[in-house]
Amino acid sequence: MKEEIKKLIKNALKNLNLSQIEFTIEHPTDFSHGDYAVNVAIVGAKEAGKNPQELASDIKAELENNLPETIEKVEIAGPGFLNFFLSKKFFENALKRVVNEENEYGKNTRLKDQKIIFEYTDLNPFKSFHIGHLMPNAIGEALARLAEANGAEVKRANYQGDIGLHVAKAIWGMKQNLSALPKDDDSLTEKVDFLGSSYSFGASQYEKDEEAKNEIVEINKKLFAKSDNELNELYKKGKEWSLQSFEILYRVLGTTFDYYLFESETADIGKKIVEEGLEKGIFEKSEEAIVYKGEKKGLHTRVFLTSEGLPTYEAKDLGLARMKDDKFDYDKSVIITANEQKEYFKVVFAAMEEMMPEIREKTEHITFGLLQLSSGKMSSRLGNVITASSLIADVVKKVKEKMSGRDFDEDFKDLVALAVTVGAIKYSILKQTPGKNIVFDFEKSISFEGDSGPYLQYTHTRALSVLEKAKGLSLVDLNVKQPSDWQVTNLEKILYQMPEVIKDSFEDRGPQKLVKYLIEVSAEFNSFYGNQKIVDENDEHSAYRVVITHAVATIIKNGLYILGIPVPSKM
RNA sequence: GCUCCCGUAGUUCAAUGGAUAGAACAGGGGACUUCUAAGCCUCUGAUGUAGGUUCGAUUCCUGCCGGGAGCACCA
Repeated sequence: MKEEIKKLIKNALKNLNLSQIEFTIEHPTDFSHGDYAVNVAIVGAKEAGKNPQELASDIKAELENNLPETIEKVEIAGPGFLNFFLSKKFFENALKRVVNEENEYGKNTRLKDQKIIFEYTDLNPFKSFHIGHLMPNAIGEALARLAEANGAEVKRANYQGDIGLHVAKAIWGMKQNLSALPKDDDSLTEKVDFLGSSYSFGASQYEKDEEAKNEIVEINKKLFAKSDNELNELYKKGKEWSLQSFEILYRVLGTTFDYYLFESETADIGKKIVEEGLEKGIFEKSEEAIVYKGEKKGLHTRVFLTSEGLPTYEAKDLGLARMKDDKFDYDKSVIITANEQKEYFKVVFAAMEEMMPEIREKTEHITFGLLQLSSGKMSSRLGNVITASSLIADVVKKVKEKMSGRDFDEDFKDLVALAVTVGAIKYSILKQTPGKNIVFDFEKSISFEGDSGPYLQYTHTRALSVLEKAKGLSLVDLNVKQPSDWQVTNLEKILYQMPEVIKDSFEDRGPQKLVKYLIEVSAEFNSFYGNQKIVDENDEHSAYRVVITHAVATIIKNGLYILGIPVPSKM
């Protein structure tokens, strides 16, 4: 529709010999200003040598020569906006479209030849999966699904730091407490807790105790060389436990990765790239380390190979880029990390630009904000973390209390409680612009009311329940015609916008746009629901209201899916 | 010190340079007891500060104030 209006205006401008004017089309915030507002007369006033009102009425006259049946009228308002009001016919067709497309509604094929790889979550084995990691997972998954909804072929990659000093710290910690090493048949929770405390002990001793530090550095070298069997054994166990526990959470959160990439694999490739670059003069030797001088591009210097000859994270990231390109010949690679790595990536990209410009060109870095506890900074190094699984358990408990009145059997209740929990947590992350910090407070951040995930889920189940009732009374006819005396509702005035939202939400890398849209649809529906009885045998408008309800359910369901939020059938 | 990000109701968040700055929570008031009250209706309440650009600035530019992050062998 937007395109159609654009065309109409361009035609009108052409007839007025003003075709060079640029303009924007948007939805006014207030329905009284119509369904689409165009600023062409304001922007073009100067060029046309007329005041905005005059120009607006000229354009309006031009438009009215040839108005399609989807547009009811055009009005001039405010400082010279042209407001387009869509016709009842348009809304009837739009509703039909939702109902016909069902699960496909909202999607498009704009990116159908695009292959995009998303890298997110990036957990480090041996460290815990804490609530901070929920951010990249929620955002990355939503962006990946948005890309799919725009027609792209998507792969999901998880890049994990399975080698390096942090691992050595954890292994050192494990060694100090071998008697407590969990056995194979111990629970995964015990194993993971053991790793967590080993890591934080190792990390703290590394800073406090010179001797421990030396031992850890030594372990790090041996791990790289795989030269010590005892260490290799501990490493193998620890890594396996970590990955197992992560996998359980991915499943709960709804992410399935296509690639698991490890630093232990990218290290050699990265090192080779840096060595090549050194010969070409792109990297330089400085104090025995190999560095990239970012200063030549207004950035700072970073070390790519240590004086010991070991590749740093920087070098590994170069190796990773090449590796991803080899695995999946992508058109775009999107990396999602914390915003504290913004400057870091600028330097890595600058080096990449010189070493492999074709890859740099198709790589994009998106950041998410820090999740800070109201009680202070959280770090697995200090051990004061809230793990993702403990948060989930706490929220599940709260949800179940809320569900105590429901007459569901226990298994189903568990299922629903988990879905609502994941919905509440993910929503609290997705509702805001990625990149900004979140101050996390359990009571305030996890909400079940109002602007929340459960509100959307609840609205959906409520719509289903209305449809259920309608079905019982045989009042469901999805092909029913719009009643002749039908007054178009506010709800219908937003239902048709979903495809535009899906497009914008991905283009702007902003899942919060889709979130906001779904909230608007839900709020309008709840209002609609409260205003009148939807299903009413004695009301000839009832059948049409049922179709609208069906469309609402479809939109929320599809929208939640794209956000990566589960959709319970009852709650 | 240098670089980057952020300052919006009491609180947590929205707002491609557009019309009267939206929600939610908290607080005040209310309705129905009918399809799920995790709901609905209603009221109160905000752009850190000083300039600039613009027909129009929360949005762009500059200074100041306040908060956060990054800046050499960690990831």
